[in-house]
This record gives sequence, structure tokens and C-alpha cells, in this order.
Amino acid sequence: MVSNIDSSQLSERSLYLFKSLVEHFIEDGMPVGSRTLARDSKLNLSPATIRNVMADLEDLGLLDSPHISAGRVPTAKGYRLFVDSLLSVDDLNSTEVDKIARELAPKDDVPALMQRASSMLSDITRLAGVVMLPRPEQSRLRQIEFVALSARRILVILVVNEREVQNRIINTARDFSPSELRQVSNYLNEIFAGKELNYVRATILDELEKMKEQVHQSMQAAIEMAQTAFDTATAAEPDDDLLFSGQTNLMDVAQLADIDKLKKLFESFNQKRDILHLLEQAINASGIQIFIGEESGYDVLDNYSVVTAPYEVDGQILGVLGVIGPTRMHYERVIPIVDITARMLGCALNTKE
Amino acid sequence: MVSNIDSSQLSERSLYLFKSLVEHFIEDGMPVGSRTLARDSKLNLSPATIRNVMADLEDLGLLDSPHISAGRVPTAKGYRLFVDSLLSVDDLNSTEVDKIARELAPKDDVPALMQRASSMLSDITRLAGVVMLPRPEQSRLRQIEFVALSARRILVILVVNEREVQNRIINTARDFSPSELRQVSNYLNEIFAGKELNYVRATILDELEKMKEQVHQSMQAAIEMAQTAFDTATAAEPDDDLLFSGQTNLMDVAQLADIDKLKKLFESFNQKRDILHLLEQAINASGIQIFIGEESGYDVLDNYSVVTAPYEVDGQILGVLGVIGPTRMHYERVIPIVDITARMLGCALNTKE
DNA sequence: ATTTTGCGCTCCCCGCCGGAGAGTGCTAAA
DNA sequence: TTTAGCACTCTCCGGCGGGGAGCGCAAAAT
Repeated sequence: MVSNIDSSQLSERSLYLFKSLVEHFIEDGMPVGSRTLARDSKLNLSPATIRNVMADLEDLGLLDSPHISAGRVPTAKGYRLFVDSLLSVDDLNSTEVDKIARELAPKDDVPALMQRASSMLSDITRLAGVVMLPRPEQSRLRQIEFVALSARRILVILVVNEREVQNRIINTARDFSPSELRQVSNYLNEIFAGKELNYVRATILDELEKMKEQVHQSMQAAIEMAQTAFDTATAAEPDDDLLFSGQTNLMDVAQLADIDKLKKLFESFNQKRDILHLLEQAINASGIQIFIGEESGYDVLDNYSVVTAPYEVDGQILGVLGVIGPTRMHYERVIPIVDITARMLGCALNTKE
Repeated sequence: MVSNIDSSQLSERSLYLFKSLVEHFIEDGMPVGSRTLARDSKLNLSPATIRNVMADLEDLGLLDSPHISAGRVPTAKGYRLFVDSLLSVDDLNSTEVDKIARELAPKDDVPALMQRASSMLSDITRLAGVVMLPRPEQSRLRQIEFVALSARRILVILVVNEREVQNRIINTARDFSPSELRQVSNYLNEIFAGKELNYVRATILDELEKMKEQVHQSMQAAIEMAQTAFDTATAAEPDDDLLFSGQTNLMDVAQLADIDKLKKLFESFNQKRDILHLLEQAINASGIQIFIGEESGYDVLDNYSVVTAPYEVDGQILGVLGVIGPTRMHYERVIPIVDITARMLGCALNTKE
């Protein structure tokens, strides 16, 4: 990757002009020329001077011109500098904060809350919102129960992390009576409650042999049953961990030529893989993270940026949420929105305890 | 609505020409002129003759011309005639039938099966697929169970229709012991098992008073608990009953000017309301149903058609599935695909019992 | 040394023109 | 009833030209 530019390498004036160029371009999407910049900036410089500055900025790789006699446009590197060093972040007005708070009031279950967070992000930014659901690695088993549907069909209920409930229906090799089932669930709850799902699963697999010798005959069946249940449980919903919304907002901005690009982007929303990988990168770097255009490494994101923030409860990061839009988005607005949404989502998850 | 045309009102020849015009237009999307039609049809007629015929067809409202010196294009009414009387439906080749059968093999739970049906429809047609989940009106309560999460937080599990499981967490006014809960669930199962959810709900509401007098004190609590549970239960997931897929396929065909229309269509996919209403119309007319362009009454569907078929188990219709694409889709291919998918989905749901 | 002025040059955009092509409708002849 | 002929209407380029925006460079000004 080409070295990024540090704001200290540039004169005050260059930075100021660069900043207003970027702002101008974000505002109306047209390449910005020296004349416009001269008029709008309060520096009272002639267009010629500004042309010189712009030429320098272009040499540094911060600007680009679509063709020789058009104005300049920021490059990904340019946006990077802008976002890292030049951006003055808006304060959100209180109506918006209120709206976010209201939407994220903890009224129902976790998936619904996540869904609301996502659609709120897209509503308020008029871009696409995305929320990564809490990763299953952080799932702790709280309780396991069995309900007999018929003699050999058993409904397994896993209560995970206080709020989430998972169901599986399994078929058993032999009959179980209700009291037997109760016994089994008591046993399993005793040894596994509070443990991580993956740990539970691993334990069941690894120590199956050992346990077989120690425990009562019917407990063997319990172990096997649990194994079946968890096999499906932890492998479940591997593709249902991203919630998108407002994709259609991206169709507004799209200049017609981009429709093909946009289609690819939508497809990668559906496959979820790329976006998921991207968000996983953001999960560790705590705080707002911004991926600009091609620098994300996914070429479907050419000309698109992703603003992400992890959300956490009790200092533990549970997942990531964010906004996807054109590189020329209003970062100064989007950033605080993503930031505060992540915080409030954390709160909502917390108070729901 | 303007009266539709019956095929008996037209001469053999007109019908033949009309049919090849529609086929031609479906093939390459360009208005079809008299010359082309004269060349392609085996009738050995001069373009002039064909022009006369086309003029008649236009008078009948079956054709339209974008402008005076362009060829002709079918109207919605034209497609209607084509689909109702002229269409020769393809036999699916066995590879495709196999593919459908394989995809719909009953390997896992109902929602996943539905999801696969939807994406299969879109994959195989290269259009958008949609599946309506079984409507809750047809839900019969099979079993109800309670699991104590803590003293006053209770997990309610409703087993519906043999396969579906719904969970709610409710907070109670007072503590319940596990044995009490067992008692309550036994009581509720006894009176409500096998009944329709809506009936259950109505009964609980209407006869709450009456029961209060008759039944034991703790049963009162049971009723109230059940009420809380069902209140949320039947109202639940009103927006999660349609599964779309392959929306992006529609971006291929879209001529650039249509991008705005397409956006509106996508938005109505998200809101689900209109499409849901449309599919509900299809649920009663058993068999394939086709909505062409504006005749559906929803103007987001201008220039789009919807091919639907209800799927059923034991002669009872559970829901509807279908394909959404441009009016100029290959009906002769789409129709049998939708048809067979609906059948096979019915089978899959049946054998899963 | 920096900034400005002046100037020539390069593009894009838009409207215009004109011809080619496709297609129509009408009328008159077969 | 069908066809041939013909005038007419549109669309779709491609080319042309002017206007406008913008650039770079060099020379003059500060």
C-alpha cells in the first residue's frame, strides 16, 4: 500500500484548500475547479495560485482529475487524509439523538432490536445500514430443556445469554419418558449451565468416552442427545448474522453507469461473506473504523465507504454495526450517528439484562 | 377494467401473428416491425398485409407502439391473451426437475426449506423469487410448555403445526414453582391442544370471565399467563412472512431509465405489504395465477409480472410462492417451474411429518 | 519567492444538421 | 383480400461548432 499522507507534511493553506475541496465535492459530486474554490474559500487567492496548490496535491496522490480539463476529485488516499486529520465532526441535534434513543428502547427481543438498529441507521443516514449479530463464540448456555413432542421426537430448547432462545427438534433412538427427560436436563444444566456453547460442544465431543464409563446408563443417552442438539445448534444460522437495511437508498445516488457496480454490491450483501469479513476486521480495533473505497481490499466496495463501530456491553465487544455509502458521503454526520448508535445499542442490550 | 379479448374473436392468422410477435418481443425486447414478422413467420405474407393485421390488433388494445414509426409491443392486455390462450408451455427437462427435487429434499426445518425454495426459484429462472410462509390462520396449537428462567421470568414455548416452534419470554406478577408451571401447562394443553391459534386467543379473551368462576385459583393465573403469551404470539412476525431472493437478477434486464421504477419495486419488496396483498389474492384461486403489469393494481408492478402458485399439503393450501420478473419474461419456462416447485414444496412439507 | 495575469490549449457538453434505417398508413393496383 | 408503391414520421448516429470550464505554463507584478 502506498504511504499515507500525514497532515504535518502539508502547509496550513494546502490543507485548508484540500479540505474545502473535499467538502465541496461531497456536497454536489462534481469535480471541483480552481475557480470555484477561489470563490468559496475566504483566502482571496487567485484561481492560478489555487491551481498550483492543486497540482501539488495531485502529485501527492490526494486528488485526481477525471480528464485534463475537468476539476479535481479526491482519491481514496485523499479521503483518508480528510477523515483522519481534517474532519470536524458535527454534534448531532437532540431530535436525532432522541430518535435513536427511542428506536433502541429495549422493548423486545435481541434480533428485533438489532433489526431496528439497522433500519434506523439507514433511515437516518439515507444510506445502507448493517448490523452484525453477536458472534456465537460469545454465547453462554444458560439453560437447556427438553419437551417431548411424541415418544421419539424431542424438542430441545437452549436458552443462551439470558435472552436468546434456540430450538431444535431431534429424533431419538429410543423412547424417553417425561420424567426421564427432566432428569437428563437437570443433569446437563448442572454441568453445562453458564459455559460457552463452543466449550460445551467441545467437551461433549472430547470427553464423551470418559463420561461413558462414569455415568449412569441413562446419562449416556443424555450425552448423546445433547451432542445431537449442539451439533446443529452451534453450526446453525451461519449466514444469518448480518442484518442489512436501506440498500435501496444507494440507488438514488448511483449514476447510471454504476448500475453494474451496484448490482455487484447488492450481490455481496446477499452473500454476506465479504462484508462479514470486513466487519470482522473492525471488531478488534475498538472505536470508529472507516474503510474507504478500494482500500478495503474488496473491489465490490470500489467507490463505497463503510463506517463501523463495535458495540459492547460491560466493556466486552459483542459485534459491529455500520453504514455503507458512497465514498462521497457526509462523514461528519455519519460518524457520530454510527458512534452513538453503537453506544445506545450497547446500553439497550445491557438494561435488558 | 377493459374487457379482455377472447381468442375466438380473432382469426387464426391474426392469432398466429400475434403470438409470434409476442414471442419475438420477449426474446429480444425490441419493438417488432412488420418486416421482421413477415420474414420470421412461415406465412409468406408481405409486410403490408401484416401491417394491416397489426393495426387491427392495436385497435383491439393488444399492441402498442412506442412512437409512430417504431414496431409494436404487447400491452398488458396482449400479454393476458397470450398467456391465457396462446402459450405453449415447455416441458421441463429432467435435469431441472432433478435440481428442484434435490434442493427441496426435506433435510431441515420449515423456514430453511422455504428459504431454499425461494432462492431456487430465483436461481433457476434468473428472476426474483418469493415465498409466502404458511399463514398463521392455519396454525394449530399442538403443545404449550413453560420453562422457568427465573422466579418471575417464564419462557413460553408454543409448538404449532407439528414443526414450528415459537418462543416468548413473559414476566409474571408473582412467582411460579416448576411444579405449578407443569400443572398449568397440563391444564392448557388439555383444553387447547389441536385448536387453531386464533380460536385459542379468542376463547381466552371472550371466556376469561366465565372461566374465572369455575376454575381453581391457580388456573386463573394460568389463563392470564396464556393470554399474555398468545397476545404476542399471534401478533408476532407480521413482517416476516415473505421470503424474497434474487432481487438483483432484476437489475440485469432493467434498461437504465427504469432504475427509478426498480428502486420503487425493491422498496415494496422491503415493505412487503403490496406483494403480500397480491399473493393473498392468489391463495384462493387454486392453481397457477399470473398478474401482468399494471393489471395487478399496484403501480410499482408496472412492467413487471408475477407468476404464482399455491402450495398445499393434504389438499389444504398453506401458502403461495412465485416469481417476479419483467412482463416480457419467458412465461413458457417460468410457469412450469413455479408449478412444479409448488408441488414439490408441498411434498417436502408432507413427508417431513 | 510568491502570487497574479495572460494566454493558449484541451476537454466536455449541448444543440444542430443531415442522412440512414426502420416502420407506418394510405391508396391504388393486382 | 393481398400486394406494391409511396410519402411520411421517428429514432439513431456521426459530425460539426460554439460555449464553458479548467488546466498549465511563462512572464509580469508584488
